[in-house]
Amino acid sequence: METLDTTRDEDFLRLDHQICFSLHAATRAFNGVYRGALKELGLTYPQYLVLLVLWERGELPVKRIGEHLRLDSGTLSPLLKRLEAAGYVERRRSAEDERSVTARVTEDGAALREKALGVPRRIAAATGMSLEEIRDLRAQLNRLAARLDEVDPDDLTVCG
Amino acid sequence: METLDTTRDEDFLRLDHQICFSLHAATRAFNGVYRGALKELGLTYPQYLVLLVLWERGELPVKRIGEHLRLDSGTLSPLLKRLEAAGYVERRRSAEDERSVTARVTEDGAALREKALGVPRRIAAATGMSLEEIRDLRAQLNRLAARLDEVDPDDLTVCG
DNA sequence: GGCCATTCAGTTGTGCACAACTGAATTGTG
DNA sequence: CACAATTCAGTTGTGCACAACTGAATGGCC
Repeated sequence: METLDTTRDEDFLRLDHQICFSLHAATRAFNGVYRGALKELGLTYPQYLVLLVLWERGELPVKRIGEHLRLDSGTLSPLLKRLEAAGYVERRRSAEDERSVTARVTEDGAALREKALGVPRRIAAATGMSLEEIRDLRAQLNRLAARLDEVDPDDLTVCG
Repeated sequence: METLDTTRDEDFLRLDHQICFSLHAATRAFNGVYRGALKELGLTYPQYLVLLVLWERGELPVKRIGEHLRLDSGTLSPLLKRLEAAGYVERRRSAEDERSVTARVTEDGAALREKALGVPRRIAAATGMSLEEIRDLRAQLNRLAARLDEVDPDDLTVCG
């Protein structure tokens, strides 16, 4: 039987054996589909994700948004600035903790939610998958991401 | 029963219902793990993918590399230049078709393959998945990406 | 042969991801 | 209280992804 231990290094190197590549390709394919669906809203896909969080949770510090989306301030700061420039988001320094900046949607941002309501259904339809299949795949991916996030970097170097 | 048709738009908008986000997060988690594993080789993950293709297929036009990796010249041209600057790849204009530029690994690039042999196994181990699970997930993702790549952009707009 | 559409690689501009860093605010500890 | 460590948003620099474009080479068609 073919197992992790009996498979040769050579076989592992084949492109079509790389799950990371399938993941990468599927993500980019999704990105393309979202690009089309979000075009009329004037949003990029990461901007849409940030709005999903703010629509769902209300006003949040940048830090919390980053925890929900697994993104840091280096990505979120300019992204939020662009959302602010577009008039969908307001930012202000927290009164309780002056280090913290919170973001919340403006009226325009809230109105955008109505226009976004139809997006996920069209995306889901585009996948050609049932809700159950989607849920299963999502659960698999979440488990995978959780495990990968826990990996000790030292386990990856040649010398161990 | 909950189906695509009976689920409300509101429910679709929940972040934790978005498969694209799980995909996005898993991809970025993978990227982080690869970053650690490829650090000692001085490669980024996309550069590693390009080398996988060249190791496996030999000399290829930019166009063909892009077909294997679903990338266009806008991404590949600068990436190949960096690989060339690092001494791992040579580029030259094709004699048969002067529009085409082919890339192939140098001796250093071929030598790098030996150092890369252990990478996929360590990555696979980091996923905590069996080869069978990996194969299944990969197949699911490939089907998903193929369907998404076929989507007609007009099916995604509000007016249909 | 002459002309036009197509096919290439490459460039430019925008945006995301992330490491490394800065500087201000806060917290913990003696 | 004082001061060191931590936490936070933001900046900078590098690299990838991709749309839109340029310009050269090619191929089809009359």
